[in-house]
Amino acid sequence: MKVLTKKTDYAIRALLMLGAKKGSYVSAKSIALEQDMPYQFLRGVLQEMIRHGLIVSKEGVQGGFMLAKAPDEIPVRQLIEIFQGTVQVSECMFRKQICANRSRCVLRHEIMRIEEVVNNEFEKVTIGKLLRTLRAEDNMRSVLKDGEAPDSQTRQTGVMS
Amino acid sequence: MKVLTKKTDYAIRALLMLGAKKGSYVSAKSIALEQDMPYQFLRGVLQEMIRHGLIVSKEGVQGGFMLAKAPDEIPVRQLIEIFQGTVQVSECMFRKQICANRSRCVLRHEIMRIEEVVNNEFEKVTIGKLLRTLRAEDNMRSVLKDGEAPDSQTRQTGVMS
DNA sequence: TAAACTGATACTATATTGATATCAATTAAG
DNA sequence: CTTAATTGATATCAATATAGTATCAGTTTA
Ligand code: FES
Ligand code: FES
Repeated sequence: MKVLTKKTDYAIRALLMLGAKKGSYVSAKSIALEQDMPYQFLRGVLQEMIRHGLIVSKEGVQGGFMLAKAPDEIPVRQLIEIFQGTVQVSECMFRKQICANRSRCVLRHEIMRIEEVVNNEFEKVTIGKLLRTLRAEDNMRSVLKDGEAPDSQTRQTGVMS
Repeated sequence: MKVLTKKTDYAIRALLMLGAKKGSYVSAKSIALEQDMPYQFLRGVLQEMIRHGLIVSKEGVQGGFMLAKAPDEIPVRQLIEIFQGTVQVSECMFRKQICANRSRCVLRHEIMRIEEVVNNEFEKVTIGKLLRTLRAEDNMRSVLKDGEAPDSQTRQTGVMS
């Protein structure tokens, strides 16, 4: 059971990059390179996010993408919904004889409850939250390469070595 | 995002039938007919459950399948695990530069926590529990067709008509 | 006007899920 | 002791979903 598909995965990571370099346009190419994603595939993902109003773009030289809203207003939940559709149980179980009374079907009830729990949880995890934690944990070196570089005392952990 | 695949779906419903007619062998054919499942596909599912010790079988005429353990000891969680594999995040996000320190990766942490919640919930939903509720709600007519028929006062709701 | 970009879309490949088909072995019943 | 009902074990196929590639037109800046 795969929770996140590649599209959602790429979407989150792309958004994190945009969130890290807020205010400037970041090209699909640079994201693809830095995050090792297939370029055209990523472009499709980005366009989908434009359609959903999460990001905006600028064409032409020096063009690229930028967040359209505050990172805290982009829950992972929404990305899952966009790229994987809303969580749904196996259609309708017991459709034949066993469960004749739909509104009261136990399993259906149970699963919808669980669905809700999951959705609530993913709603709480936003790009902003991830961004903050990543910053706090100082794993942002590559993303920040230029921009607001965390002046020295940064490489003490030496993770990339 | 599909929570339950057909295999899990069929498995649950087959087990409910076995649970309803406990003590006697129920053939794959009768399950397939009554529950409207593809016969051979169902057989595959049943064999898988035998391998996992959930049910036992008897070959030959009047053969079939029977629960190998108490319904309360069969959590839906286990069925999901058998037929859909353990819940797993999209491999490992941020595998490249962003998240260099795996053990501390935020999103990973969040998702594993959510996974746990889901697993706990599905652990609590057992075949026994479903069975009881179904019984209580008197939606068992078709399953109980013969066997422990709930003497009269049963068809008042007239669902199958 | 050329190069660096996005918009839009069509296409291909791979993996997963769902379903079917076949044949040998076993068992109960007549 | 033969036949029909049944499971065991596999092999194959079809349908769908996911992942990835390619192409070309339009836009913008230098
Ligand atoms: S799950 Fe659909 S009626 Fe029970
Ligand atoms: S998800 Fe794998 S290291 Fe962060």
